[in-house]
Amino acid sequence: MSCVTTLKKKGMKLTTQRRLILDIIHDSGGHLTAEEILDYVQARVPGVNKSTIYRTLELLEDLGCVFKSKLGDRFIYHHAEGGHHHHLVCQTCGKSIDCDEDLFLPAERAVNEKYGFRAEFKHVLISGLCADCRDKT
Amino acid sequence: MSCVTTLKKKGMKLTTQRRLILDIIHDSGGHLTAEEILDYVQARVPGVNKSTIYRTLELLEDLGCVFKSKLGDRFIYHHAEGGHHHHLVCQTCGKSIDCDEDLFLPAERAVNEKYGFRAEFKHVLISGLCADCRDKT
DNA sequence: TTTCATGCAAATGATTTGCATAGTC
DNA sequence: GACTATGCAAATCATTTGCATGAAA
Repeated sequence: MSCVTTLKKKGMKLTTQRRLILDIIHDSGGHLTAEEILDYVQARVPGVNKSTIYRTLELLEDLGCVFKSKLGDRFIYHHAEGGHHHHLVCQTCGKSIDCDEDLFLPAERAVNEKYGFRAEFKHVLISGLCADCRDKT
Repeated sequence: MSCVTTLKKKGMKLTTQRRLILDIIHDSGGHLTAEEILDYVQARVPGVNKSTIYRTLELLEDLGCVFKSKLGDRFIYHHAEGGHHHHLVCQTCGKSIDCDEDLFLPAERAVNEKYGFRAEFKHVLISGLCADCRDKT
């Protein structure tokens, strides 16, 4: 079910701003900060306010349309299509590579067996060096 | 080499505040936020200022005496003795369990082979449910 | 026209910084 | 006594909130 449909089902309104934000998050394959989203939105519709961005992102997260994770000291957002996965984020060039959700299965099993700890690995951002930047050093 | 020795070697001064902060981080096996450290310090020496806590923590991090990681939307600190390891942090009770640094070896190998990505897993905080809290549900 | 969403401006809360004073070496 | 560290108060900076106005259904 599309985000738009979900919105309407809940009696929420499909405004220009919301449509824009949805578009931008879908179009950018990667992940964006709230401020980057604000910039993109304002490039198309000047006058849109920060609060709207934050409120809309929170809304979309609640609806399950968008995922929010932490990168450094701020939050980043990306669309929720294609199920769960993780991100490899290059420290040098900032590029982001998607990788599949099974990545942490061994780690999950290990902590469950050793400590009975039920770890949650959802949309983890993994910091490091991508192949290109690694070779350039 | 102890943190105190390192401090002195660099011509830095060993003040009451710095000694206190070091003690507290060493004594608490787990991890503390800057504010928690502030509370502990003020319990013993009233009048110590936030800025001092933050400045000292930054200093200790630079010296390699203390590690800083992110938990939720704030930073947490813990001592750097005993080498690298990760933390299992319970979402419910807040308890923290140390686990060894090899935990992510399979994940590291996987992303290296698939994408040539050199992942850095250092002092990762893993969120989830500890055995006690899991059973209480 | 009813209700929800937006813009604005001000609040928040963790962390940082400038500067005069106090403490360590 | 020289030089560093501290306390204080004010500044940052991302994010949040209250409220009157504007837009969608």
